[in-house]
Amino acid sequence: MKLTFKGDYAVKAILNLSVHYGNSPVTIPDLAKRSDIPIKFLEQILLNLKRGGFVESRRGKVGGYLLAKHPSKITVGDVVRFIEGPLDPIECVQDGYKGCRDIKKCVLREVWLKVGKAISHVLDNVTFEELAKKSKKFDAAYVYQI
Amino acid sequence: MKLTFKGDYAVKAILNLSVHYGNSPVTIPDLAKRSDIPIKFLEQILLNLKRGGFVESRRGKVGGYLLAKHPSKITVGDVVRFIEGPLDPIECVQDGYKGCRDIKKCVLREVWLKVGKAISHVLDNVTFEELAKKSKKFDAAYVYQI
DNA sequence: GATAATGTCTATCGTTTTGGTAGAGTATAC
DNA sequence: GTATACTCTACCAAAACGATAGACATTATC
Repeated sequence: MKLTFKGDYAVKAILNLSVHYGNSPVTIPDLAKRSDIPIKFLEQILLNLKRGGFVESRRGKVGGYLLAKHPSKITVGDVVRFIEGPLDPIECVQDGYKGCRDIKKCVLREVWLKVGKAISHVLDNVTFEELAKKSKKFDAAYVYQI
Repeated sequence: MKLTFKGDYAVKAILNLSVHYGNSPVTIPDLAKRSDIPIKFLEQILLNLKRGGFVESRRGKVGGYLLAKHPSKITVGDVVRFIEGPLDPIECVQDGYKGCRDIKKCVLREVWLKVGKAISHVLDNVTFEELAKKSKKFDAAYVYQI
């Protein structure tokens, strides 16, 4: 029932880009440093997120990454699903699954289905706009605290 | 966000033993056949479940496995947690976690915390008593259907 | 048009986890 | 005493995980 580092990093990267939405592109090293992610690993993840339509990139000097959509249009569920696959805890809940005998008699399937829905319900209702706002508030609070 | 086969098999085994609660012990081959699990793999899982206090065993002829407690006293959450570890999607939500910078400022931690709670809420509220009852009903329905 | 700073792409790699299998040993009912 | 169970330890192949390496392409700026 675990998220991989890849998924974790992807979400962190999108959050960072959300915080910088509207500004100039953010470079990979910057992004990596801010979220404590190995540069070359993040590079791959960003490339992947680009293919998924989550981010855009600018090459050359003054290049870097940008969010491809407004942060309010991206949920954590979108990103996690794209990187990790379906949010269900087991394959048998998917439509047309054939790998299990007596699927109609399986009372456990209902349980796993519920779990999948519970996870989706949480992750599909958190947008990066909210998260970015909260994150900015946190940072502001820290400044005054010092 | 996936359950392993081990966890899947463990839950299936406990369900089967729940259905047979009150009767004579069920042998490993029987259990394996009914849930379509490799015998030697199930063997290990049962041994593990025994150490966890979920099942008891009888050796020798007329031996086999029995549930150690009443099915109403075991939830799916208990079994999954024992086999797979914490239900949280990421380690950072656990108390005293030290592997992350700025944990207090992390807005994502709250999200993962919610996910963990959502999963727990589902799995901790399903007992094997309910599941066994439903399962028996299913089987009865099938008999009449033919 | 050279150069420095950026992203792009493919390959590789060591470690851990997963999903088993093998086989020798021990207890018990009959 | 033997057949039928569970017990225990070791081993193993394949896949996933978490990166790392390095050659290449693009672009802004001087």
